[in-house]
Amino acid sequence: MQVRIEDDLDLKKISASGQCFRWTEISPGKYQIIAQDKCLRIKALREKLFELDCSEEEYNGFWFNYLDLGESYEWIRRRINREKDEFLFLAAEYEKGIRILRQNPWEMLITFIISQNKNIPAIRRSVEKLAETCGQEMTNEAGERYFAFPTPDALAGSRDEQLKQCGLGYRCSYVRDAAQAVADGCLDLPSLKELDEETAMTTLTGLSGVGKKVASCVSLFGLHHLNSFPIDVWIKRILDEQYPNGYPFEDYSPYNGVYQQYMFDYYRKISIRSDTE
DNA sequence: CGCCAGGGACAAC
DNA sequence: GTTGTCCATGGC
Repeated sequence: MQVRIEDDLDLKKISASGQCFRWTEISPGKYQIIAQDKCLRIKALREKLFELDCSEEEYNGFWFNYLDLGESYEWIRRRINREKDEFLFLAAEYEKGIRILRQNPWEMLITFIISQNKNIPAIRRSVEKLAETCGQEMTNEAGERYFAFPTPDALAGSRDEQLKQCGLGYRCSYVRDAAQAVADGCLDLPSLKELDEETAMTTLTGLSGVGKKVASCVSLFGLHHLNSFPIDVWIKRILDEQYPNGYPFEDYSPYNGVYQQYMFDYYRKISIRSDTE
């Protein structure tokens, strides 16, 4: 099916953004997205016109929400005042097209536990291997197989060597314990969406292997708490270098997480560029 | 406090 | 080719 999407949507930028690890560019401009047990192929035909290999029902029932198309990111960008904050303004201009996907909280919890102390290519490898090892085998619209993200039961019941072989290293027990908690019903992740962000953070950081950074990522990308602001080494550098007098969190509430994403991706790009020059 | 755990990417030598 | 550094968290 073809869809007109008026708001910001840049597949390449989202794919590289560090919020999703199962997007693959399968041919120029065409992306395969695996989310939970679903698989979509999507391509921009021209400005604002996209081709998707799913039915209208599946688009309306899943992918519209996944891509957060009910939110206007253009409007969120327009709230930035160039005179007051040149750096954020430039970051948002440069990274226009990024959205905060509405991803599954369970999938985000496990993915970001794995992400600690890894770079993006390494996270992709681990997550893909975990899906191959413990996920349900599926077939996409093109007749090719792919693997669904593993269920809590599947991970809770997996053997140690299976997890080890996915390159999880010392994170194995974190993944196993989190899976057990969700499988047992001790941890109800979807219910955290309804709670305030602070309570959600406290619950998440109560898990072994989940510190402040991982919890904020789960909150932002899995619970869609758009004000959640993950601070990693890159963001720390931005805050130190660009905002020596403090970052105006109050001014940017409740969209701190969206602006964090613009700054994160923008700063990483300009740093990598100046490194290689 | 400082170090270590396990390991891939990437830069520097 | 080989070595060094990065990275987020918890345990010691």
